[in-house]
Amino acid sequence: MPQPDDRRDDLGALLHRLVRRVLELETPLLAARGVEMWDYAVLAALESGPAQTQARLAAAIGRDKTRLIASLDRLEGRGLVAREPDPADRRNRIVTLTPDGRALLAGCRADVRAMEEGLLADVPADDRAAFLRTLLRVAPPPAG
Amino acid sequence: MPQPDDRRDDLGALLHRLVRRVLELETPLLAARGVEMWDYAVLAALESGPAQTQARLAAAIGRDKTRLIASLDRLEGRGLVAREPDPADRRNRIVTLTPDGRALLAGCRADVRAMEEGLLADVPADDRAAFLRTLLRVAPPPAG
DNA sequence: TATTGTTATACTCTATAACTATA
DNA sequence: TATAGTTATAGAGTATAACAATA
Repeated sequence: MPQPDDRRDDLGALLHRLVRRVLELETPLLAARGVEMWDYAVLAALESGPAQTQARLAAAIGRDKTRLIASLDRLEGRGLVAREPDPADRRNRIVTLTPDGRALLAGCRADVRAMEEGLLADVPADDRAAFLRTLLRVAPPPAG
Repeated sequence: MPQPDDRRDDLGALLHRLVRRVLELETPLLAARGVEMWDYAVLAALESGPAQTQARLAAAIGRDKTRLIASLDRLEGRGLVAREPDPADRRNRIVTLTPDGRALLAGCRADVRAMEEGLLADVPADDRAAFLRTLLRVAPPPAG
């Protein structure tokens, strides 16, 4: 029996619980591959192509540019990404995924998707589709 | 045209963006009534009845018992909740919502629900229902 | 002067472990 | 001794502002 709508938990409470659960499941998967959560976010953001500036990359994953630097240092140190000065404007650093980075990303993503599959296993297919569709509509990626 | 499923953002990224957006919209509404986010979570958790112990209340809202205390101090100082020793075991403090607390909660909740309504305005009714149903199924409230 | 990346500083949040009072 | 609540301490995360290089 469904809850009357005015008695349900707030969206904030529902989302908070779900985010915590996803993080609990996801963190150990990434740690097993030596990757922290934000490092993974960086790798994933670079999959579709290089970032023209670090500031743009930071915005794409919803972080501050200053806090991105530790992730980039780690990833560059492991040869997973490369930072090259933009010849056209040498203030900018173009960040690209290396082949090793792409391979690691593929492994991480496979693990994460399997985790998500398990999480949503009990949800009927059409509810799942509506769920993802709604998430994408209500929280679209930043323009660009 | 829908994204192919393997190209969509991870659930973590989608949820992170949405939580941030909800928080951005919700925080000023609560601040206008002099309430912080976690204070509101406490009030909401007490709506259905008193908490028999502070530890149980903390668990209900997904927080540590030590971090609950500042909220309770604030709320008790404003006469919105009451902490009374349990006569049966005086180590426990029973936390109850006062009439003032209940009134403030009603106002906050109305504001929050209106915000949610606006956020989901573009989402078709059946998708919205599936969305909330799925959230509740995948991140159910803690037992008790 | 303005901007990119970087570093440094302070501030908040969180986790852990003591401490007290009851049992 | 064990537990509920409280307090204190240290650590991580975050925001802000300064700094160096380049435009």
